[in-house]
Amino acid sequence: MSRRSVQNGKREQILRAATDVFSRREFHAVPVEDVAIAAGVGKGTLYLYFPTKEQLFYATILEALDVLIAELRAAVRAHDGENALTAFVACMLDFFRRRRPLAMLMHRYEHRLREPEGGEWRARRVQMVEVARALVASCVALEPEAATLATEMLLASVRTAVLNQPDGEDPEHTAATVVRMFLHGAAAGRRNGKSTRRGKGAAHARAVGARP
Amino acid sequence: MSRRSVQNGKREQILRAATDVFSRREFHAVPVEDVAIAAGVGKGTLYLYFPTKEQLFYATILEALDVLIAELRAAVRAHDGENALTAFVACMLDFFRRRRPLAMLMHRYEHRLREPEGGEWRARRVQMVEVARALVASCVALEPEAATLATEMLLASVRTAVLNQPDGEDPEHTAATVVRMFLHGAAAGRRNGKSTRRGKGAAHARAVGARP
DNA sequence: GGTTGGAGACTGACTGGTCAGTCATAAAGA
DNA sequence: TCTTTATGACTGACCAGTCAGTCTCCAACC
Repeated sequence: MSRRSVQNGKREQILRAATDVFSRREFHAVPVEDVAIAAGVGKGTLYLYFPTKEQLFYATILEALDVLIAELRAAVRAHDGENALTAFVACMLDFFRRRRPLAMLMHRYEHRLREPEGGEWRARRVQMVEVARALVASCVALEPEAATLATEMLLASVRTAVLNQPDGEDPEHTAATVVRMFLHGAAAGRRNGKSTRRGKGAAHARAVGARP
Repeated sequence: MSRRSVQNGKREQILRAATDVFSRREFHAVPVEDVAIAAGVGKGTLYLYFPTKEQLFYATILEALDVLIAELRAAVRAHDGENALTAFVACMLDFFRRRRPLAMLMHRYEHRLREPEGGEWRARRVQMVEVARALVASCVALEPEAATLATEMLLASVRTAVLNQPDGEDPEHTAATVVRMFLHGAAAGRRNGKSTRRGKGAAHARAVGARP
């Protein structure tokens, strides 16, 4: 099964197609054949690479998350303090901006994080949260539990930003806004002190806040 | 169809069962008959009250949201400024604490807010956001776009809190923490200035932050 | 009081259709 | 030739929605 097919990249081809199709329609509403067609292979071929529809589905998420976590760790390594936190958020925004279907996929199936089948996914989320928690702790002096709480709040904001960022937005810039707001409160979301620079302010609102 | 059945409250009985069943399993993985069994009626009966499975599903969400919006407006009316904002958040927390399955349901199908079929749901969310936005604007002087962004950030935090609040937690207390953190930043999440009161701090972390 | 007839609420077996996963066969490569 | 990879027709299971028939209630009549 492995040698030739791996060379052909058929597995990746199938994963990409699956991400795309599952991100648009509910798992149970997607016939396996539709994924096969999107991947440009026969239905039977799909079962050569993944034992079940379910495992194909989770492979799309888990393999992508492994890449994300590696990128996050690399991004964070080069900074410290508030800069590292901003780099973390910017990395997330950038990663998902380059992978819209993946972002939609993870949004659509987010509830599986709370279900038994989502164990592997949950484990990866824990790794990611741990990276974030360490950064938060290095920025704000908080007791452990309070730091966990604060981290979840930050990640909730990042999630909102990821789901709403338009193509043209600069991740660094949005990240800076999110982090500033997180650390210093809503009022501090303004550019500096009193008034927001016109263009940028509007761009932020589009980037992070408004539903499309 | 109406007289006897309305008296028997069979419609509400079906809605409650549907909320319960759909909150636990994926829409397409739930046979209509399972909802009927949970409601203690025959499958055919279900189709006397709701024309399709899909419409039954949306009825559970829409009718509940109408109640929530009414409660929110009432809760807010009695306060102003930061107190009103806290009352809003506390009302949300309380509403969903009394309706766990509904909270899980809305979490599971949240992605439908972005899809065409979710139009009615989206419209109700807009109403709710508008209430929140007005409160945020009354607490922090922000330009309209920035206020929208800030409101979405607050609602993201509330969402996290709703999904993680344990049974015993006091909504007012959690709400105060969320609002304080939102307005004044992560560092202000601490009880007052420097150190958190032990017990309460831990309770908050459990309430709002940690995944179960 | 007791009986009867009919309206409408209720039911679940049935139908037409769909789908996950299999496997016999074909094609490609060594 | 022989092995590996690919395919899609096929099978058994499942399900949304229907509809012919049952049951319950009540009003009208004896």
